Amino acid sequence: MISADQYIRSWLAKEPGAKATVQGWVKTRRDSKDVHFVQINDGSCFADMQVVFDAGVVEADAMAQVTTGACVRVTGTLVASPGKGQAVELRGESLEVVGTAPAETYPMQKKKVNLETLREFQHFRARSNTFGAVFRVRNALAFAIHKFFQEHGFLYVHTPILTTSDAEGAGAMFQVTTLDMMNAPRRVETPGIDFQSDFFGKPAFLTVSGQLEGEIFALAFTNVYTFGPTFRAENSNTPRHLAEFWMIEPEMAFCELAGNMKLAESFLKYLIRDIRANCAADLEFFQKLYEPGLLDKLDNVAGSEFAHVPYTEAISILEKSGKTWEFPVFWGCDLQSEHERYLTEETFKRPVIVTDYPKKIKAFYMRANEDGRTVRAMDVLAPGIGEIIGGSQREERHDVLVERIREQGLDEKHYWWYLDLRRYGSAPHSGFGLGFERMMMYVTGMKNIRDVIPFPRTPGHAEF
RNA sequence: UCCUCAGUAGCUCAAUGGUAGAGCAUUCGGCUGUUAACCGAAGGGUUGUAGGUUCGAGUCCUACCUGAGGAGCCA
Repeated sequence: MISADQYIRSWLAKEPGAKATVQGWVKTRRDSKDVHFVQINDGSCFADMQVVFDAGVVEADAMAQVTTGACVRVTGTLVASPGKGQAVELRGESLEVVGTAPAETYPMQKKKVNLETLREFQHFRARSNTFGAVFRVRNALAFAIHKFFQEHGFLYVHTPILTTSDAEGAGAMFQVTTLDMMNAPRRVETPGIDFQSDFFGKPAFLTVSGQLEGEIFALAFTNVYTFGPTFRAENSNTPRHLAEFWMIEPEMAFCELAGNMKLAESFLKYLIRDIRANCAADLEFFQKLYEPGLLDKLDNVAGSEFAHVPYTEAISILEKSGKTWEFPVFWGCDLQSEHERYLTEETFKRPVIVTDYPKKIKAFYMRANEDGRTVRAMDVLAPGIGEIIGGSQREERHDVLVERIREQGLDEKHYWWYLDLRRYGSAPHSGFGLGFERMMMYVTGMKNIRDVIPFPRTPGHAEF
């Protein structure tokens, strides 16, 4: 194992004169009569190490194996670079080809390759400029999320991935079973499979949200958050949906909607400021190749107050806009993509928090307002991506919650422990969910969610 | 799931219904420090699959496969 001070990132920050050994993968090689230039990347930073070999230092057979994708180890001396593009370079004294990458069959070329094509080579795409930058930012963003919550006194709780609660109501679920599907036991009285002999004695699924379990912990530890994988079996084929994705869900006791909104805003700003400070080279690359104006967009979000608008007011803004909508606007309608985009991109030109939605279009657990027709929900809409955060104040009153469960045609028996939380030591509490990959798309400018997760799972795709 | 568009060399892309091409990569040769180097030459194709129209189909038609975009669902 190499130590942190042996990364290319570290060598590039050193003064000329040091002896250095660099290990990594070859991006490209350029030859002239008397000298070879080999660019090596080890993933530690966007920049490559340029290694210069005088002709004859390395045997021709070995140099011939230094092709795009090959793994090499080089020892030499750091020198000031006479060329443009790098302050220091490595004057190569010896080279070892650790692993060859025969160029006749290696699928990557040193020039541009489509993101769609790279998706077919997920085992190699991490070596490209784009995905190197993506996954360094992903790492920094995940770390920043933990830093934010830990600095604010939140407890990190691991909510379960396997669940036997089929009543979470957030979309289609993947079922998990150990039964032999070709020979599953049947029920006696009614048609269907007898899950009593399944692993958990009942049907089990992959979680679609950690929120309900998060509430259990919030009503014991006050401020908590989850950050883990989430699964949706929806047949969604869009650049914004995955079957397996990561979600962040804070939950706070003694917190009403206003506090929830305040946290969401300071959270997003913290994340942006953090990666602006820690991923400068990668973000500049994204601005150059994927989203002109990316850095200004991020600075604008980090520096401006989010707009707040109640749903009812948002509807009247949309009605007065003079635009013709594909989906009609009326009080009670769900906001469509076109409506969300108009609000955040044209009306406010910055992130907008829409609050107090009609109770009919929101989940049963959201706290009812005094007007009898809206609930304390909030959606954070961001320019260019739409809804990035969805959250609410939770209904903490037992009787009201029971009524809401019945109203929506749900069976209160399934929610016995959730109702118990309101029966014993209930407290006002709030929380929200942030799709980690949605946030990644927003800060990198990548336009397809499949390109901001290491191994995307979508309908029909679970390779690697 | 619905709608639209696309599929040509390992990769990136050309080609009025009339002989399938270029750049990169590969092989060979050249070049005094390059920056996805440059210069010269060579090899590389069942044009996604199966049918159909036509004297003739990469090009037009049908079905299917694959991918992407838009919509819905949502994070």
